[in-house]
Amino acid sequence: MSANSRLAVAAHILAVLASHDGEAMSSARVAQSVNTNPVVIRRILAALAKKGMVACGKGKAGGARLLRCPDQVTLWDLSMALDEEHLFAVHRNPANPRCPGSCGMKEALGKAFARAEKAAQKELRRVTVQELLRR
Amino acid sequence: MSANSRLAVAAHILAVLASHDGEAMSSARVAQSVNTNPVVIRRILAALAKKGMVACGKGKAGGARLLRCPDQVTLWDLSMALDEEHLFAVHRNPANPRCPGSCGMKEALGKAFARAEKAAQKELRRVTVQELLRR
DNA sequence: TCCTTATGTAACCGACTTCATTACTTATTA
DNA sequence: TAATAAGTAATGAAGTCGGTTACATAAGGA
Repeated sequence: MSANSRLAVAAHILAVLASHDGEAMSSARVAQSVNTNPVVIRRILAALAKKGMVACGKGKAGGARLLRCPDQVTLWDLSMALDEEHLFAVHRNPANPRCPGSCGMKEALGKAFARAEKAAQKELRRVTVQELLRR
Repeated sequence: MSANSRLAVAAHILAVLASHDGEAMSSARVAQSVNTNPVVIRRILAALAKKGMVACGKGKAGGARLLRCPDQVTLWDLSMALDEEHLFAVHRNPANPRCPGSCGMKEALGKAFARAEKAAQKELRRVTVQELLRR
């Protein structure tokens, strides 16, 4: 399957909140901007709130508010907050005991994948919500 | 969803072929080593054959044979051969025309994702089948 | 207090992927 | 010609993804 777009939506949400500068916004309003359903927004906001990135208030004068400086939140932070999956996967079929190399192979593969993932994360860490807004 | 494991299986297949040094191996034998179904192996071999990495012969004395030096095939080569998906995805909801920033946002996000992906690819390019075997 | 607004969730849906498996055709060769 | 093996279509179970409805709960304002 193609990768999910939750990280992108999360970034979009924070950018919208940031561009409204402290003002609380309802999930409905954000949803309009992202062009999706309010529940989709709330689900992601819930994850971000758990990490203290946003505060969500109920009732009138409720809505979501950004708690961090937009130039201090990176795509990597968001990825972590969302518990994103690994980018690569080693097949989890049990190593064939009759194939002595296969066990070590899978370990080596796992390490290589971990390195690739780290390299990607490093790039994500260089991009802040603020920078996304500047375009 | 968790990422697919085809790249890992492809690497495993090539490692098995390489470790049998030019000898042709049936999909059934490879499948035993990888602990999966022969058809799964054949599907991946088909993609690799299309790129000239392996040759697959039918009938008796058929089977798959490695056509490249194992130290000249990288994980990135395999990823390309398998037409692997993008690691990150921007939400494809149409940008809301009433939200002037959202269009540029998505473009900036796409560029950031492309950079992260490239960084990961660069790491994959550093790992050859040969190296996986050495463990 | 009551009504409006807004979040927090659970539940469900349709579309899709992933991997495994069966079944069958085609090609090769001993 | 019989055995072997690839190529490939079709199917199925399990899981993900984004969207949607529905409803309980909380917070203000009139």
